[in-house]
Amino acid sequence: MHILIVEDDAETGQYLERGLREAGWDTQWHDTPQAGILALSSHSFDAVILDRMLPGMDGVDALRLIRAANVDTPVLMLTARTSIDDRVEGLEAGADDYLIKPFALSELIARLKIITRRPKHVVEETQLMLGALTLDRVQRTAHRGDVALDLSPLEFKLLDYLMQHPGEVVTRTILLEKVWGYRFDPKTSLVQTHMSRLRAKVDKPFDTEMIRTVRGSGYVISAQ
Amino acid sequence: MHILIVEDDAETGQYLERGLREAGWDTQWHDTPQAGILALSSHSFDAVILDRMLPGMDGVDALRLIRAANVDTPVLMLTARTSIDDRVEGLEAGADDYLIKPFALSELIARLKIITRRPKHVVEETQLMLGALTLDRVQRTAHRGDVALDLSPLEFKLLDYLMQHPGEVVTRTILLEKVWGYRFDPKTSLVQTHMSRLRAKVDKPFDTEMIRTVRGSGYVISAQ
DNA sequence: AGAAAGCGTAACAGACTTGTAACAACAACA
DNA sequence: TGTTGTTGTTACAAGTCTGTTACGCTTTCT
Repeated sequence: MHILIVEDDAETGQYLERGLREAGWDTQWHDTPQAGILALSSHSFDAVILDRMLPGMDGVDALRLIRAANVDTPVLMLTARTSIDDRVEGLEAGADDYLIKPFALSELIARLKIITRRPKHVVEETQLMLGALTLDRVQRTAHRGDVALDLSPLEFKLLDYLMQHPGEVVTRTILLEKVWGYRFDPKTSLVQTHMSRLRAKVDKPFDTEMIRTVRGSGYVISAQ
Repeated sequence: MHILIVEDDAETGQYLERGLREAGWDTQWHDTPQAGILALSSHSFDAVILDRMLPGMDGVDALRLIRAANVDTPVLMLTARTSIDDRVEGLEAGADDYLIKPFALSELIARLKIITRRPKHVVEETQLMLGALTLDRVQRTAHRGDVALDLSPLEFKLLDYLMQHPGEVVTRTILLEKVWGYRFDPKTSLVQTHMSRLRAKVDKPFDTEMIRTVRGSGYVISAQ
């Protein structure tokens, strides 16, 4: 899950980044609405945290711009104001929720979880299984049989995405979009490199390979 | 499936080419409407991705030209504009769908699948079977009995096309058009060569031949 | 029978793909 | 502050794919 933070106050921005990262989200923080909108056009986000008061442009105007561009990423507004008029203005401009400063991080996380909940109410599995391979999203651990796999955060996300699509070709471009949040070709062997590292832990120490390369496309994970 | 991309921005064009190729489509990218229209007359496409803003000619005008020439290939428009007027103009000129930039590749692929779906409620099979021969389009694997066939991407496409037309003579010209996207005679033994390679994997290791040559026409695949 | 056309396949070369090691930048942490 | 782990980039080797050419076999036709 990728969260875009648009907040001009450095202290709040860093606090949000750290808090959300620890909760397992990826964040990108920008301190101007212009930079935020630019980020939205080149990366894929699951939600936006938008400050109401921003330098140069009101947060509500920024939101209107975003919605006018047909971007329907959920937006949570942060506001210091309390009047009903202000809330209404934000919600009418297309915000999904708002939070009044100062706020508790736990409440922010709870509200983020609500607005990022997929409309198709896909039940978020906490544990994925594929043959002898298991992945626990709560504990952030992965096992193959009894062996614990010591994965880096990125490797974990990569394996997580693959395991959500067992027996299906997952292309490199889709991985870039879903795992890295990229909407461009990095023109490097980024995916290959990390797939190589993941395989070194998931496949190499065992006799059967679960990750197969599909030349010209990407990779498939499957049992057996 | 062959997709024509008409997009003047090189980065977007290459990104589209890569993403669609990995997803199993063949692409041809042109950066001017003139080149795109020319390509339409010499090659066979299942869909066109057309940028709204093109050098020298508006994408909508290019689309009108295409439709005026009685080409009814599905067209998906890419537009940076958002007003309802622009959408209506594109759709009225004959676009089948539109997508507002910036877009996620996964959404583009989903929309392409919709507009290329054949009008006659033909359900896209994910698995083809013919006697002991099976072909899985999702996993991109082919088997004859229990034996996995290790096919190159081109061989896979060739077998896929043959298996869509069991017991039917498939001519070389049709293969050139459907598998290679050619509308001209390469004057080489291109088809023969690849058919030979395919047979070496599909027929040679087994006692019965499934691919038969029809002299003067092409090939037939059938059980027994 | 002989000629011509159709076909199969081996060999080749060039282009492209892929996996991996090595390195640099950076953040986390004690 | 140094250490450790993570991540992205570069470089390179190995392997794969694909179109062309060449050549021999088979079929067809006169």
